[in-house]
Amino acid sequence: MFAEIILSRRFPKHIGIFDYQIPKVYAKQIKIGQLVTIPFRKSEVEGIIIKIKEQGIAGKNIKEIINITNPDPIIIPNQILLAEWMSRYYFVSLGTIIKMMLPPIPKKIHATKYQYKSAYPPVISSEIKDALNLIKKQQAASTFVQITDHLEKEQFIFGLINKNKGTKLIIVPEINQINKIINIFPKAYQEKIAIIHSQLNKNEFYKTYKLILENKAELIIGTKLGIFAPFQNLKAIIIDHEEDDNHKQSDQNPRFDARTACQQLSKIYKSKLIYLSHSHSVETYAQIKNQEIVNLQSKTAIKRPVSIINMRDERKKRNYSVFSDKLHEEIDKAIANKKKVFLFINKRGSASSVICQDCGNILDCNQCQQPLMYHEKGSLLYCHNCNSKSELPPFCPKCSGPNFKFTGLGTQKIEKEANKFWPKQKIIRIDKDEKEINIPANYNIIIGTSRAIHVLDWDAISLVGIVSADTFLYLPDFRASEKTWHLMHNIAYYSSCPIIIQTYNSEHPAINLFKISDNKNFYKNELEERKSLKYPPFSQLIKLTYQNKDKNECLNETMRLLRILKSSPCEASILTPLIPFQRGQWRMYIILKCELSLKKNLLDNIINTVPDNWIIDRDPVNLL
DNA sequence: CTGTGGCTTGAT
DNA sequence: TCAAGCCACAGT
Repeated sequence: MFAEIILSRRFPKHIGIFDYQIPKVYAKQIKIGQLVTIPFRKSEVEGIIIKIKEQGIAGKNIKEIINITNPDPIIIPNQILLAEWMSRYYFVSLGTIIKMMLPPIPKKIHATKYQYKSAYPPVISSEIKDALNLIKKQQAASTFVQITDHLEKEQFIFGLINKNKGTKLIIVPEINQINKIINIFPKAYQEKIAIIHSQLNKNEFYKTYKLILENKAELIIGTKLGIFAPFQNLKAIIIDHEEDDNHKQSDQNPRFDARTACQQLSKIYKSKLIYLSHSHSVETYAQIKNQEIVNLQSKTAIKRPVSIINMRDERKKRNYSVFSDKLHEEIDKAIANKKKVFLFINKRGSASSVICQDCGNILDCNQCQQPLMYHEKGSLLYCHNCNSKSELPPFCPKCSGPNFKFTGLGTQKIEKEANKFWPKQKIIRIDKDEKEINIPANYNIIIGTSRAIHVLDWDAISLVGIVSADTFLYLPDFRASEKTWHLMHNIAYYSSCPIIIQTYNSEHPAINLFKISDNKNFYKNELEERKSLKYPPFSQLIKLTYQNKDKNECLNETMRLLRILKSSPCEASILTPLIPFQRGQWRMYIILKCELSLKKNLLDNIINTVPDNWIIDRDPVNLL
């Protein structure tokens, strides 16, 4: 007797399943899904039994299973189905996926008893009740729900979880979103909630995993890692903040998108799939058929006045400040009324570039040739591309001129300007530069990047100023417009106060259509543009990355593969020149654009020409 | 991908 | 003499 075994370990994409002999003593005890210890090269490792068969593969010296690590199966057949799909779709080995699924097994397993109390009676509005009934009636596997604010979402999730029997799964884009959802439920119910994310320690992860495996969790809340759990009786999958790119794992294999994986999960477990968002992603929206969208539009949702300020007009009026007259006035008013103001800017530092006033030279990174960012703190120049930092030179390296001009906006620049105008107010700044975030309660103005959006005490804020809505629009990415759209909706979702948007692109659809809440036309425009340029959802993209310490080697290898791919049925292109990457590495990217109709086996043939030392990212969320 | 063995280099 | 760093290699 032989067994097919997946090792819980990362392997190159073409190595998946290994054959081992089952010793006679174990013949009757071996089961699918069991964890066993096996000899592998010169060491002992753990693996999962996925098949039992009469014959092992020929021509190999097949070794024997050492022992059964755990007699009860630890992986269920549905998890194997998900792993097999993911392995095929994302071109990664099964071992890499099993490694993510499996809890690290603690040496001492101590049983924990869980006690349950009765559920809390739900209190929800009639609009939400209607929406829940509508969703129940819908035949389609997927439902799309548009949420206006966080109060509305809390009611909706509460109602949905309470009304449906069986196991429910909620996937959120970030760990700190998990607590926000747990707090919707009363203490008694919280004991039936299992939590999964990457920060759990071994014991916590193992406990949670067992709880789900034994069907003792009614609700599972987790980040993208949550999809790998051994669900029993899974009835509904909810993807919260569906538009958020954090649902995609981009930094290591498997580079999977939890949204795509959830579609597969819902097929495997025959469960309902619900997309929740304040502004659906364009690609998800493309799946929505008219009768399927559920727009809550409850009476409780708060309408926030939105004003758009064209900064070109301000410049014409000779207002060269970072604040428009209107924003300045409103901040004055808020301060007079002892109210708090949030100023949003999506860039760190104080200036986007440093220009020599004598020769016009823009200071750039001597490694990457990218413009350097100036950070007020310590007068340092940062390269946001390769993370190098240097001191601001006293003279221009080109013409030795001593006069620098700082242009562009950043959080530090806004902070400096705000301090100039409102010197008596307490002004604080939140951005990625700060490791720990402690917000004092007595501030007047808070300045922050998107990092701040999630940690802010929104109830205290009475005015939001988006100092520049344009930072995303200039990104060389076909999703630039969409990212701007989501950003503004995200701010609107949390806030319940007036929003002032400053922009040089007041006619841009992402800004213009946001103000008048014309969702239909935004998606229509965006989809038309994607269609004409053959971008997703009208094509599929695969990003290939090559890294090497040698600049020429990096370029040569990229060109070699590009030539091969040019003769494939996909469109292969290079978007950027060589980019210096961390620790002296050089990087290049090839973007493959494929027809949706491309057959899987043809795609496999193409990917087989990509060597193992390339990074393969299917459906990338960022092109760079 | 990743742990291993073999080889080189540099510090003790 | 040994640790550390680099490289090539192969997995049932």
